[in-house]
Order: sequence, then C-alpha cells, then structure tokens
Amino acid sequence: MREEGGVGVERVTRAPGAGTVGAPRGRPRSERARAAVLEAAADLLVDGGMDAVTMEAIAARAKVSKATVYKWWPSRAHVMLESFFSRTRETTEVPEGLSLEESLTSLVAALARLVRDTTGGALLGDLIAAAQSDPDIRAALDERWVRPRRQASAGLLRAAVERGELTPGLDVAAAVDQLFAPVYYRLLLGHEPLADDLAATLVRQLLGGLRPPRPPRS
Amino acid sequence: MREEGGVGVERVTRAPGAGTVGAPRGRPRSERARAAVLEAAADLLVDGGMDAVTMEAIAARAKVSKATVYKWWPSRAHVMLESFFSRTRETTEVPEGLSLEESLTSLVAALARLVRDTTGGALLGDLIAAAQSDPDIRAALDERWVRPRRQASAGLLRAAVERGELTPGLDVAAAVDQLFAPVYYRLLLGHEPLADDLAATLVRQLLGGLRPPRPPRS
Amino acid sequence: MREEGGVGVERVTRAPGAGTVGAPRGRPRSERARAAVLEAAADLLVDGGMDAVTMEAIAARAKVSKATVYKWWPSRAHVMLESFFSRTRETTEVPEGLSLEESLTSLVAALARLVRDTTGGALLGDLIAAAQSDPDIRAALDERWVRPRRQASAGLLRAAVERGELTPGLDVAAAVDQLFAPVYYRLLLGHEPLADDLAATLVRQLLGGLRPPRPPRS
Amino acid sequence: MREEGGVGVERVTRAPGAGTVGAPRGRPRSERARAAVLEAAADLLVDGGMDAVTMEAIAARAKVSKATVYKWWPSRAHVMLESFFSRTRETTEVPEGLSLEESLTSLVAALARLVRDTTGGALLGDLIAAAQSDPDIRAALDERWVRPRRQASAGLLRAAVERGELTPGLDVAAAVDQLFAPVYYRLLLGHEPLADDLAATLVRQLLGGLRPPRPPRS
DNA sequence: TCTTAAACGAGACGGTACGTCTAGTCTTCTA
DNA sequence: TAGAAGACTAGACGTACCGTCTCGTTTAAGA
Repeated sequence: MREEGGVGVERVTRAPGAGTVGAPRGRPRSERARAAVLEAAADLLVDGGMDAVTMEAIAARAKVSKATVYKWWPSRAHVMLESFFSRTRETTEVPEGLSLEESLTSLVAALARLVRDTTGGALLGDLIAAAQSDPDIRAALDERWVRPRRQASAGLLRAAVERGELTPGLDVAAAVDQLFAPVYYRLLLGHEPLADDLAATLVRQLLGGLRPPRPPRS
Repeated sequence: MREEGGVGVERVTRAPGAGTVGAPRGRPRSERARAAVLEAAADLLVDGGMDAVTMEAIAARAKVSKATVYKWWPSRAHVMLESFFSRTRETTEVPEGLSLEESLTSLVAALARLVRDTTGGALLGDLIAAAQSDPDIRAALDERWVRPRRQASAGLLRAAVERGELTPGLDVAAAVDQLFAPVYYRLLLGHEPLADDLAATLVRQLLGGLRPPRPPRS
Repeated sequence: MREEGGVGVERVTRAPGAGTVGAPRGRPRSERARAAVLEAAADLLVDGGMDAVTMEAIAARAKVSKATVYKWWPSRAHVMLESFFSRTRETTEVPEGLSLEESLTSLVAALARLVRDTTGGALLGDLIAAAQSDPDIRAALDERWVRPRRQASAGLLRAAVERGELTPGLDVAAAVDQLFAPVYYRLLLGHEPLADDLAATLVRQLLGGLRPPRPPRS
Repeated sequence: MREEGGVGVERVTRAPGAGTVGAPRGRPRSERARAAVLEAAADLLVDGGMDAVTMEAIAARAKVSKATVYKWWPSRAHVMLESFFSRTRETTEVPEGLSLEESLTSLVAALARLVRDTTGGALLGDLIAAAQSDPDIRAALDERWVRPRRQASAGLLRAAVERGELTPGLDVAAAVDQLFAPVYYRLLLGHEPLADDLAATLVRQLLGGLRPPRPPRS
C-alpha cells in the first residue's frame, strides 16, 4: 500500500524522461487541495495540540474529502511531515569566511531558533513522537532532516581535523550529538529553556572542554 | 481530582502519621490487579509496539476489568509511566572513590545500558513521545526521572568546580545535557547505535575538549 | 437462589411454629433500610422515569449499601414491586348493599383513580413493562395484583348469574377484561384520557350492550 | 436531530417533486444493512428475549458496524419498532358485505392471531414496555399502530349508530377499548390464554350486553 | 461482661453494553 | 481521472451499572 519505500513527499506526477510522455490524462491534481491540507494540519497542531490533528479534522478544515487526503498521504504523520518541510525552508549552509566556532554556533543557533520561535518546533516534537511508533516517519525524519544537518556539521568538523585545528582522535558523530542533541532534548522534555546563548555555550564548552584554561606558568 | 499534582505512583494507603488515621473502609485494593496491569502494559509494548498498548488490551491481558484500569490510571500513558518506574530500579548513586571522569562515565553508561538493553528503553521512548501531548506525563517524567538524574550529575560537576578541577565559568545545565542528551537523541531517532564506549567518549570529549592535546611549541 | 418460588414480599423473620423458636441470632434486619429503599425507588421513578431507577441510584438515595439492597431484593423490579404494594393499600372489597352495576363501577373507578391520580400509576405501568422480560415479575403481578382483583369482580358476576340477573352463557373472564383492560390499555398507551365517568360508561355499555334500548314494536 | 416528528420508518431517498432535485450525493445507503439489522433484531428477540436485543448483539448478528446501526436508529426500541412494522403487513380493512358483528369479530380476531401466532406478539409487547419510558416510542406506536386500528373500528361503530343499529348514546372510544384492550391485556399479563373464540365472545358480549336475552312474555 | 452471629457501610472487583469517535475503505456522482 | 460527498467496517474510547466480593463496624441475643 505504501509505494516507493517510504515517505514520498514530493510526488512526481509525470516522468520527466526524454520521450514525449503525453499530457497526463484526466483531471490534474488540485494544488489548492494540497496546500489547504498542509496548512490545516499545521493550524490544527498549533491551536489544539497533537491530539487535534486527526485525518477527519484535517479534511474538514481543509474543506477536502477524506479520501483525497488518504490518496496522497498514508497517515496523519505523513501530512505533518510534509507540512513541516514545506514551511521549514531553513538551510544547512553556512556563510563563508567564518571561523569553525562561529560556523558551528550559527548552525546550532539556527536550529534553536526554529525550535523555539516557530511552529516548526511543535511540529518537530510531534514528528519525533510519531517516529516512536511509525518506522516510516522515523526513516523520513532521519533521511530528510537529521542526516543532512548532521552531515553539514560533520563536514566542518572533519575539515577542522584535517587542518589540525581539532584532535585526530575525534568521534565526529558523538561530537555532533553533543552540539545538537541538547536542543532536541530541551524541546522534548522542557526541563530547561532554550536560552539565546545556548548555542554559543554548547560550542564553546565542547571545543574548549571543561577544564580550567591553563595553569599559570611561572 | 488527581491528588498531589500529577502522577502519583506510590499511593499511600494509610498515612503513618502520629494521629490515628482509622482503617481504610471497604474492600482493599487488589495488589494482584495492580501488578498485572503494569506487567501487561510492558509486555504489550515490547511485543506489539506502542500502538498495541490500548487500555482495552491492557485490561484483557491483565484479566482485569477496564473500569479498574481507569479507576487507578487516567490514561494509558500513566499506566506506562508507572510500569516504567516500577521496573526501573536503576539508581543515581555513584560508587565512592572514583575520579570525576569515571563517575560521570558510570552514570551515562548506566543510562545507555538501560536504554539499549532493557524494555525500559522502549518504554522511555514512548513516554517521551506521550509527553509531547500530555503535560501531565511531561511533568511526571521531569520530576521523577529527568530531574533526579540531572541533579546527581550536576552535583558532581559543581563539586569539581569548587575543587578547581573544572573551569568556574561552566554552564552546568548545558554540560549535563551534553553528556546525556545524545543518549536520548539516539534512542529517539536511531541515527547512530548506542555503542559500548559511547559514554566514555562523551565524557572524554566534553571534559577535554576537541582541540589537539598540546600545541607544538617551537 | 430465589427462595419460595418467586417474589416474596413479606418475609417471615421467625417461624411461628409450635415450639418456642427463640429469637433470631445476630443483628436484626434494619427496618429503616427497608423503608428507605422502597421510598427511594418510588421517588426515583417519579422524578426521573423508569431509567433512573437503578440499583446504584436506589442504594445511594436510600443511603444504604448496594449489598444490602441485593440481599433483600433480587432485582430492581422486585424493589419496585414491593414499593408498589407497600404504598397501594387499595382494597378489593365492595360496600354492602350496592347494586351489581354500582359495585362493578366502584371497583373499576377505584382502579382508574389509582392509575390516574397516584404514583401507583407509573409504578404499575413500569411493572407491566418489566414483566415483559422478567417472568418472576409477571408471576408476582398476576398473583398479587391481577388475580385478586379479577376474582372480586368475577365473584360479583357469578353471583349475578346465579340470581338470574345476568345471562347464563356469560364468559366471566372475558367480561372482567372488558371492564378492566381498557384502564390498563389507556395507562400503557395513553391514546385516550382516563375520564371520570369512564368506569360508569364501561359498566353500562357492557351490561346493557350497545344495541338500541327498545326494538320498535309494530 | 430526528426529522419528521419522531420515528420515520419509510425514508424517502429523493423527493419526487416537480423540481429537479438532483441525485443524492455520496454513497447510497445500503439496503442490505438495513434489512439485516431489522431481521437480526427480530431474531434476537424471538430466541433470547428482550434482554438479548442489545445494540451490540444486533450489530454483530447483522454483520453490520455498530456505528451504522446508531446512524439510522437512535435506540434499540426504534430498531424493534421498524422491525415490527416491516414484518407486520396486517391490514385494517374489512371484507365487504359482512354484518357489523362479523366485521368487528374479524378485526379483533386478526389482532388476536397476530399477537398469539406470530413473532409480532412478542415485538408488540416489548414495544409497549419500551413506550413506558420512551415518549418517542409511545408516540410512534400510537400514530402508526393504535390509531389506525381504532379508527377502522370506530368508523364501523359510528356507521352502525347512524343506521340505527346501535344506540345513539354510545361512547365509541370506550367501546373500541372494550373490544381490543382485552387482547393487549392478555398479551401483557398472560393471566388468560388468547382462545380462538375470544374475538367472537368479546363482540357478542359487548353488542348484546350481559343481561338475560328477554324475559319470556306471557 | 463477653462471645457469637447476622446485618450493615463502604467500596473494589470482573463483566457487559453503552453511545461516541477516528481510522481507513468503498461507492456514487460531478467537474 | 481527480475530487466531493458520505456510507460503510473495524475497533478503541471512557462511562455506567450490573451483581459479587471482601473488608471493618455495628447491633442484638445468649453465655
């Protein structure tokens, strides 16, 4: 029932191959319906919490038939997934000419702002929750969200190692987690606020370590 | 309706206070039913996933009336919460005589083992998921799970600062997150395995930092 | 589990046998509880309808334990049955010295007044309803309510036949029904009101027939 | 919520009026489901008594979802009501050319046979019982069952009065009750059997009265 | 006075049905 | 062919009442 192995968010209506494919037969997919569904899902989440986001409610709010929703998204989590990506045009790129510390801080801070200041935060939390019981969601989150961001940071770290700026024995995956995991952790548990300077603190503490700076030499 | 602000797991049948409290009236609560429910919830979770843990299924498996389940737990998440705590007799204590690094590693490793090797891992993941839409669960998790563990580590760190072993400018909360959050993160997203040496790596990298050991002196 | 074949309303606490039986051991039955239950049942019926008369509600309203109710009455219908009889001290006797027509009218009118003007009406309707699915109730109603009243009227009719006042070919049972059934019918269906002169009309029409008073003589 | 004042049994799918009404949108109602429910209800009643007719059991036996049953009938009594009418195609018409006595006997006997010999008897008894606590049922029974039958008989009686065959002072409503109420009475209480000749007896006794035929004239 | 025994209150328990809700699917007509 | 409308099956939800049970407490009569 699930085609193409997982969560296809961007569906290609026609194959863009070389040969003339001919116009797609029949009524084309309604762009209005697609957008309305994604917006309805986000709206419902924001002002009713996760439990309010039912397929029924999405269809009703988007003024779309339930069958139409099911036709294009296999579950409500998939709707939220696409809704999340469609409104999160956040980039993983980093400005040129920054120091390692500045670059990493920029990436972590971008995530923290997204989580704290936009509806994307709630969406993301609920998606991670949904991932606990839906492997499909978990895979999609990993592929399309976690992995790209981790790779960006991992790339910076590896380059720094090669430049001799970081220690060669570095466990890159663990280091990346030590920068980003706290943000997710605070999103999900809420035990501490996501302060403005959190990103800088995380980067500083990780790069520099927690030991005292340097015993004054005589 | 709920006493003592949220999820009471240990219910005191009679206050052992000074004054005579009087015997509890009526048929006493069935300990058998209580235990069966908690076990049924854990069993269902393990061999059917989160979606299999319905109140209906819990009652059926525990051979207990649905009304009895609802009488003592307001939602399935509360059942799982108590189930989790009742089978997680994990301690936050740390052996005496260990170095700071060893102590922290011990704590992180204990969490990683719990998450990776016991049913507590799945329970914990689902509880964090449930916390996204249930403030009651979130509060209970924070109070009874997150906070005690964080305080244990934070205590160690603060003591080390006072001993001069760690830098005074330390952001303790952030540091604790940098040690533990990666474990939760990997539990929830599964992007990387919870390797045996992860705890040691996390502690080493945070305490020592990522910079090369000794800048070559001319 | 049901002793003495059906609905025993008056329970004999001690056997009145020849020998002195001695007082019954233990705490005697609480007359207060008994009365409170019967009253609670009637009250609930009156101001909440049949559906409001649950064993739970009866016990609560009577401030009596549910177990106590079940100890003395096997079902709510039995409670209502006893409640009905205990507050219906209506007699089947007829004053001396009345004509047949007057006697019958008196009996029918007494029933009509009971049904129309007292809470006994609602009770009786609900008991007949309950009798449709509970043979126990049906038997009790027949034995303790229907039969005595029918026998009183049937006796009057049979005596009149013997006096030559009524036709010998009379079907007494059918005649009794033709006098009383309309009252029950109107109670249960409510298609026509229970007018004051109904009893007189029923008796007159049945005794005298519907044909014109005097066939025109040539 | 209920249209057309109560229990609508025959639902008009489309108004056949002058204006074009347009086809009904959506999937049409399943006739199979409707019939199965009605039959299941009757079957359950017959071989399990009134208490066996639960919505749950009806749905299960009809192999229909509970939601579907609730969608079309607000209570089990409504199901039984429609079930009763759908299988009771009994008429109120009377053959031409019969005497008044024969006509009335025919009507009463038809009712008695229905009550005694078909499943309609039990259905009817339970509907009258249900009417005691559900005004909706009471109204439906009155409108669709009691009233039409009473009017048929009342018409015959009134015509006879006009022909001079019956006394002008006749209370028609009471007379009709004296013919039919005994049948209902015996159905509900069961104190006497519904004998074959009951109808004839009731009619004869009412029309002719109970007094001896005619005192022999010298 | 003390023992014994039944009735009583409170209330937890295993069940069953309730009536509602959402998930998904299916069927029909319309655009 | 997509979409809208909406009926359908399946099954969990949380509640209410059922009738039973297990306590501790009362209230008498008998020892």
